[in-house]
Amino acid sequence: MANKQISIRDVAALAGVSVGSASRVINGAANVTPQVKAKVERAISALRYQPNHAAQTLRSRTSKTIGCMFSDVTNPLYARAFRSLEERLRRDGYMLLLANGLNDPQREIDILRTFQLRGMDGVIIAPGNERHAGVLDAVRGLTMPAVIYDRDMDVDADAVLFDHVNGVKAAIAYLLSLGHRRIALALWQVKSRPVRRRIQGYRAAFKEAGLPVPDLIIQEATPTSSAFDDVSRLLREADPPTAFLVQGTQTLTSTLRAIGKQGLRVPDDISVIGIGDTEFAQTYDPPLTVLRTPVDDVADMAAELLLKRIAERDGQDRPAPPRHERVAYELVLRESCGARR
Amino acid sequence: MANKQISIRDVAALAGVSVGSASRVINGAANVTPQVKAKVERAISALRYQPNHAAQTLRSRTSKTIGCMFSDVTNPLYARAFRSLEERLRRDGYMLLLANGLNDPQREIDILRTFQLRGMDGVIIAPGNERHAGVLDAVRGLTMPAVIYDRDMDVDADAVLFDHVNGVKAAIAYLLSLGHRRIALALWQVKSRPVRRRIQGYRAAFKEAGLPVPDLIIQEATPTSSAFDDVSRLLREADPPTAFLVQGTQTLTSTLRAIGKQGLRVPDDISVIGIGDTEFAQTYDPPLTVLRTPVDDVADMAAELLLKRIAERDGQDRPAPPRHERVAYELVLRESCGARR
DNA sequence: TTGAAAGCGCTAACAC
DNA sequence: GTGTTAGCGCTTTCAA
Repeated sequence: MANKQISIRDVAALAGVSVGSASRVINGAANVTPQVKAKVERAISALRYQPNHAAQTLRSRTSKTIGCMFSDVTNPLYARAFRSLEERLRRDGYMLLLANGLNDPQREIDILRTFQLRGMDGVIIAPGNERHAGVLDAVRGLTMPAVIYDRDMDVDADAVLFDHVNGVKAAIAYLLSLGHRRIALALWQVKSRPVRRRIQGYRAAFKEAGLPVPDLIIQEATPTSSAFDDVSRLLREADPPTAFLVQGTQTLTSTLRAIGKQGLRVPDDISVIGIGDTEFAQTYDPPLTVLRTPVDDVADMAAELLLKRIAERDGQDRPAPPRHERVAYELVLRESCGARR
Repeated sequence: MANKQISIRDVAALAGVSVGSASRVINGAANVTPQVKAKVERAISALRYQPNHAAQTLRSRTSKTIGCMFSDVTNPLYARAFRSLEERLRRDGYMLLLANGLNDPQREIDILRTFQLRGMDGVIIAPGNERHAGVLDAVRGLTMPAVIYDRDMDVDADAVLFDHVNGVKAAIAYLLSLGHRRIALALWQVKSRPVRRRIQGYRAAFKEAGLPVPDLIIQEATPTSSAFDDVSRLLREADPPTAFLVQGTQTLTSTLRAIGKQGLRVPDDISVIGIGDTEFAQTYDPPLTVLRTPVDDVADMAAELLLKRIAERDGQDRPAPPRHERVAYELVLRESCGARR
């Protein structure tokens, strides 16, 4: 609890130089003589001087802060994305403001407004409500560089996108090649890009194989509710699925449990592919074949895009057009798929 | 990309009042006539005025920002804690700066310094290196209210603490009551409070029962490495454990897999209790008995403690002594424990 | 290269 | 209840 904050003036006074010189040393400006530099640095450490961030921000118009909005860090995929982002952005001296949108449009709008209000240097956002007019307006109202994280939004901003369509197509094609036709797709109810695109890929895979698209898409009510019941019901029907492509850890767990409870075995009776690779998928018995979604790579790209934009911001006559980076899934073959019996 | 930022002066001018009045309206001060209030509000929306956060912070000396440092949000327990914190603190208008310490002392020190530098209104922190002199100094150097999240640190700050000792004691007592004596405890290598306290509880449980403490504590090298090998080895020894108390989702998964590979069954051959309740534990077959760690409650308490401190900060002659809140585990009985055969 | 000085936009103290 | 004004601490011209 310091009595009074030590300001740059105190530093300048003790060092016997002007405030301007002190500032130059602090900001590592080029034109400073070694003597002045040494004196100022001595004063800084003697006084334990700490620059006031708010004043720096006010004056320099950069806060060295990036706003991140994901639907929910509790989702391990977003947690990992956040960690990767932090890792990269830290190196350039940025701190991250994190906010969970929780798929609530009003909340997302509030968060975006707050990012704007607080003068973030940039934002990386994955709004759950990408088609919502208010959310779109809020995103368009952003005056700092933004990177859209795996969302289809009609805005003038950079984006990083998973190639869900081709990923899912590859998985379905693989299952088709094993003789499966009754292939179920288990997703969340939330209608954001990943879900829409995966459905698109699912349909396309059958169509391209000249096969009818089965009516086997399961969409849970919420990300947290269990797919257990839906899967159980499906398995008891006349013409049950022989293979499942399943999104998310929780949906996957529920699905596997439902399969087990029906007395069915993986991969002998039912083939299963998970979307997203996890410790769980790797250590399950049998180890699960998955579509790996390279979250870290995508997060890195998002950070790079943003950093580039921030760097370009000054001294550009016209901003460069939006950049969109696409990243492919990877089908990791393990032991949860077999030929149709 | 506004040409020029609209300032409170523009608002005041358009409303035909002074900047002071405009400021009062913006900050919801009491002494403003409805007429003035209306005029200012009209001007604000006409100009789409947005107050400059840096200037507000500089002047008012509050940033409405809370710093959070956890070891890793990738750990679902911390992710949930973060979400609860955000939920509560949002209501009071705070945004959260999140940083992962990753159990690296230097990194933790840097983060704490940054929080200090950036003038957080408060911090909630769980340093991985609670005994590290540098980290301790950094925490002591904090001039804003702080809440320590489940760490034993010799600092003058509020804290929220899980009662690991009694929780683990209860679980071991339960297993002892089922006739088990060879009870293994699987933990992480990291030597932070939760691990230390759990070991303490484990030992105490045996001592209080008048039994020798078995040499059955497994500590993995890192949180991400697998306990699979250690558990497998233990199970092949002459006098193998008949029960496991296991921390964390990943360690738990590995342990269960190792048990399965040895041809042993839960709960018939081996009893298992997890620490921390998860979807996985609930949906596993059989559903797992767990020690529930009420993360949300603890996070809520942390937020309340912090908010209280912040409120007290002004107008207190002497600060109130540190408050420490303790929260008990809860033993949730499911189907993974049986009598020793 | 350095110093002096002008604000960045706002709040809070004070005067009216 | 409202207006005036002095800074908060810093960066950034501009002169020297």
